[in-house]
Amino acid sequence: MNKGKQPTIKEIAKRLKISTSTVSRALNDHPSIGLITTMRVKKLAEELNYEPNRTAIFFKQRKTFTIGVILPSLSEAFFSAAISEIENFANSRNYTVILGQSLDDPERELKIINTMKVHRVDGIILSSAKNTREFEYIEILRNAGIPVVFFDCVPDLVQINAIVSNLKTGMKEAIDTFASCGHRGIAFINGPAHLPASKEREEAFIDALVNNGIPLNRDYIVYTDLSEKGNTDATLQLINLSERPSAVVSFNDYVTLDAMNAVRSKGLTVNQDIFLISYANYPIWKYMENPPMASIEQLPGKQGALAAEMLFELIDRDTEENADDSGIKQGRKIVLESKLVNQHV
Amino acid sequence: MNKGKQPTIKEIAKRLKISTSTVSRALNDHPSIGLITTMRVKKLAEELNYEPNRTAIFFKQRKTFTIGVILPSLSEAFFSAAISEIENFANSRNYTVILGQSLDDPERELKIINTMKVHRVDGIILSSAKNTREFEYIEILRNAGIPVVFFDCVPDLVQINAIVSNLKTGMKEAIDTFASCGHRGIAFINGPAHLPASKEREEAFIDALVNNGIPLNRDYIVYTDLSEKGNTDATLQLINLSERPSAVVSFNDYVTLDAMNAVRSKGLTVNQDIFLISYANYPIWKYMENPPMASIEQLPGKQGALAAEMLFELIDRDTEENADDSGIKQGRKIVLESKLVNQHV
DNA sequence: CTGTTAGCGCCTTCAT
DNA sequence: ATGAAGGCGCTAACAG
Repeated sequence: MNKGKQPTIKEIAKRLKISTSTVSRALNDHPSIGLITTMRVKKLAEELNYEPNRTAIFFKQRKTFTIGVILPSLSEAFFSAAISEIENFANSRNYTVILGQSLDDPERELKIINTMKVHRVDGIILSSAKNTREFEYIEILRNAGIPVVFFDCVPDLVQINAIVSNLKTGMKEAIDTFASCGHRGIAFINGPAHLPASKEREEAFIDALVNNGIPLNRDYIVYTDLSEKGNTDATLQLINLSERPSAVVSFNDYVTLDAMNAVRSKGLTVNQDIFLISYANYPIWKYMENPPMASIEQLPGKQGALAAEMLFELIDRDTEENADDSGIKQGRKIVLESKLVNQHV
Repeated sequence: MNKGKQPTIKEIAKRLKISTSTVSRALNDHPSIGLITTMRVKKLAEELNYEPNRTAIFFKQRKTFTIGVILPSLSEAFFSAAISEIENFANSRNYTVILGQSLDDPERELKIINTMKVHRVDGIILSSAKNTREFEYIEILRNAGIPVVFFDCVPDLVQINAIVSNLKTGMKEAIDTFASCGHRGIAFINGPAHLPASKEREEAFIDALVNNGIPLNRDYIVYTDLSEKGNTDATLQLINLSERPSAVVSFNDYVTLDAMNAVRSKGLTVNQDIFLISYANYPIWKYMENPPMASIEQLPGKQGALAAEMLFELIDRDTEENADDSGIKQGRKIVLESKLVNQHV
């Protein structure tokens, strides 16, 4: 009937023969408004099916009650787990989440960030694209006054807020496990060398080997750009060595999937000729006949929740417009331990 | 430095000693503004790093240039493919996409719809939660003047816009394939009986059997609520029959995943004791040693693109506020064929 | 071609 | 306890 004609406080004011300010205050439970007036206003609002026009409020308050979440991929199990927790947290604060997927493309990532900036999101949670090397957008967002919290893929910079995973603990557990099963030929398929996450993994790998008294063989560390071909090539590189390793840690479960195909293509058998452990728990394993030995869990849900919590602290601080916007609010990092999870024994 | 103080057209107007309307028009390439003025305005805007305050524009124009997309799950391959195409389409129109996942929970779904309504999205693309039986939200959105396009999981109603998949073509191909391989014991694991998608599949299943001269065995049609347990139980029901079927079509690839585990748990071998075909192509198959025989592709990307196209037509029509908002714009449906895709032979 | 004016819906001083 | 008035940033009649 009344097509699209949403009632406004003006309408309510007119009908009740009072002023719009009174209506506004009544609706917001302002203490200075009489109980009877407040009730009358609320009753009519209910009847008319009144709903405040948020766009007007956003405009007025310079806030959108919206946060942006930018991830390389929405479909990876790791990220969907993080998304769920972020959404839960945001919803509890009556915030809406805008999602964006960079597909690991820096250009796309920048475009998404600009869109979010234009839409005036109140804050951003960001897992950077794997291929991003330039982080000008940090400056852009800082200028726009939009707080950012990184997680998972975090640029190697000091002045940023982030939830970071301690990749070393998990790696140590993985190598210890392999060693205690008698493996001596332990190899590592690492990700792109420029990633902080790769550097940290590699350090941990070497440390753990030393710790177990296993000499480091440089040929046992190979790299992939995380593409299917890269993963396959890296695996074949290991398989084709004269002294083929019997155990392999890889950058993540997706690398392992391709590695398993490569292993099979060479007539070898997983969990017999070669044992595998990788980062990030990928639930599809339970449907595989011959899954990897274990995964190193990185608690994406927890990381997401922590990132959201940190972001809202920053947003709240901004809102309270504390005069001291000096350096205090920059550069906090929370570290989470990674942990080995058995899949198969 | 100038922390947060975004320049406005007012600022530009003042500096250039012209009126704000001129600035506004110049910025929007209004033809009636002199070339020189336009240039001067644009130059200064550039220098000041001016960016229009969208929240003000949204407010003024009663539009948010935002569409909502609500799906049961963001991580299912089917939906992520659809999302990508929807995003592409929306971006080309300078629209932002707000994603929401219902997790097949009607309550969550309703909440998301309300959030989107409050945020005044200009339109919604919706794949309904599997468990939703009440569609009051259609009325709510209609009253709010927000156009909706359904796809994938479409309520069985006349007055809605939707992209629907013709599930029959794929089913026919699947049964034909089984039959031509000599299978006579062909069973079907269907989804919840209340879903239109289940009814259509079942009809097609029966038709296709008849067509191949295979008598229908009622025991060969079982149902699952799509939970892991439901899928497993349904599969075991078939396996435990005195005359175990040799071929099974199932509701979708996720059902098949659980079915495969059930098959193995009984000591049977996929692609030997039992052959499988299911709806929706799930890319992880390529990592399985023993994937199902085939999948029935439903072209999620194409469905998404078509849904977006249809939605924008509705949005544009609303904007042009054609007086004849009679029934014309209600109830259009576009049908897409489903198609068998060989996985393994 | 350009300026003036008004207003979108809401909130918020400042009066009363 | 309530009203009147002004303004957020931008657009769009309506004048010149």
